[in-house]
Amino acid sequence: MPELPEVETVKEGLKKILKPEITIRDVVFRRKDLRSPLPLKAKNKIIAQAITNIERRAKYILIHTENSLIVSHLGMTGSWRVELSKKALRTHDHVLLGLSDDSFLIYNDARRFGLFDIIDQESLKTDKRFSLLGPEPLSDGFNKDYLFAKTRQKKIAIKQFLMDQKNVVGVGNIYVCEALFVAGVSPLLPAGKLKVKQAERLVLAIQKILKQSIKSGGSSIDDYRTVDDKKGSFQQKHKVYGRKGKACFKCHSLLTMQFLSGRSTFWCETCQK
DNA sequence: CGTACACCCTGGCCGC
DNA sequence: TGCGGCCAGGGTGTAC
Repeated sequence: MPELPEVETVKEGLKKILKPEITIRDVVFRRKDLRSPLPLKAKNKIIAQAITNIERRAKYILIHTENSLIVSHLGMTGSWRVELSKKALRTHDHVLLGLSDDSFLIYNDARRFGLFDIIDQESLKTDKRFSLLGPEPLSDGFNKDYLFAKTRQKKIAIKQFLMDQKNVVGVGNIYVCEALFVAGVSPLLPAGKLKVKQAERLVLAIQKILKQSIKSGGSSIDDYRTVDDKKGSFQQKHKVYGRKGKACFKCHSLLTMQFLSGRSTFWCETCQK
C-alpha cells in the first residue's frame, strides 16, 4: 500500500505533531514481533529522549531522538496515528509511544508486514536495509542519464526494474503503473531496450505522478490513512491502476491487466509500447 | 550475479 | 447467513 507519496504524507503529518520539545515518556510493545522481532530490549534507548528530527528515506520513516533512531516501515497496512487516551486503542495497535504532552503515538498494522526498529544513529550508513537503496526519485540523482545507463543489458521488464528499490526507491505497484502509462511505455518492455527518449519521459512521469499524489495526500485504496486518520484522494485520479477492462482515457481502447512477478499490472496496449 | 518465486499475515469481497 | 477462495499498496530469503 504505502508508496513514496503515502509515506511522505505520514512523515509530514508526524512532523506537525512531534514538535522538538516533545520527549518519549514510555514505550509499549503489545506483541513480540511484526515481520521481524520488535526491539524489546532497545526500548530504553528512546525513553526520556527528545525527538529531534523526522525524515523519510525510500519508504522508511526515520524518527531521530537525541541518541537513537527509530526506523519504521508501513509494509502494506501500517499506519501511525495519535490518540489522547488508551481507551481509543484498536485491534492491531502494536506499538505505543507515550509522549510528554500526554498523547500516544500508535503504530497499527493488520498484516504485520511493516517494521519498527531502534538503531544507533551511526548504523544508518552500514545498515543493509539502507546501504543498498537507489536514488530518491525526486532528487537530482534520478535523471534520464542515470536511468538509461542503469537499464543497459537488463533483461527484466521495465516495471520490475523500477519497483526494485536498488534502482530507484519509493515507487511501488500503483505508481509504477501510473507512470508507465503517462510515459507511454509498456510495463513488459525489457529494461535494456529502453530508448533515451523513453528514459527521459519515464523520469518526468514518475516525478510528476509522485508530486501530484503527495499533493492529494496519497492514494487510499483500503487501509492507508494519514496521521489524522483521513484518507488520501489520489486514487480518484488513477488512470490505469484498478481499471482493468475500462476505457483508456487517451484512446478509449480497453485496459489490460496481467500478473507480472505476482503483482497486478494495468496498462493500455495501444498507448504503451 | 540476475532472476523467479514462495512466503510472511489479516481482512474484505465475491461467488456459491 | 456462512464459508472457501482469491486478492491486496512490500520486502526478503531461497533456489536455480
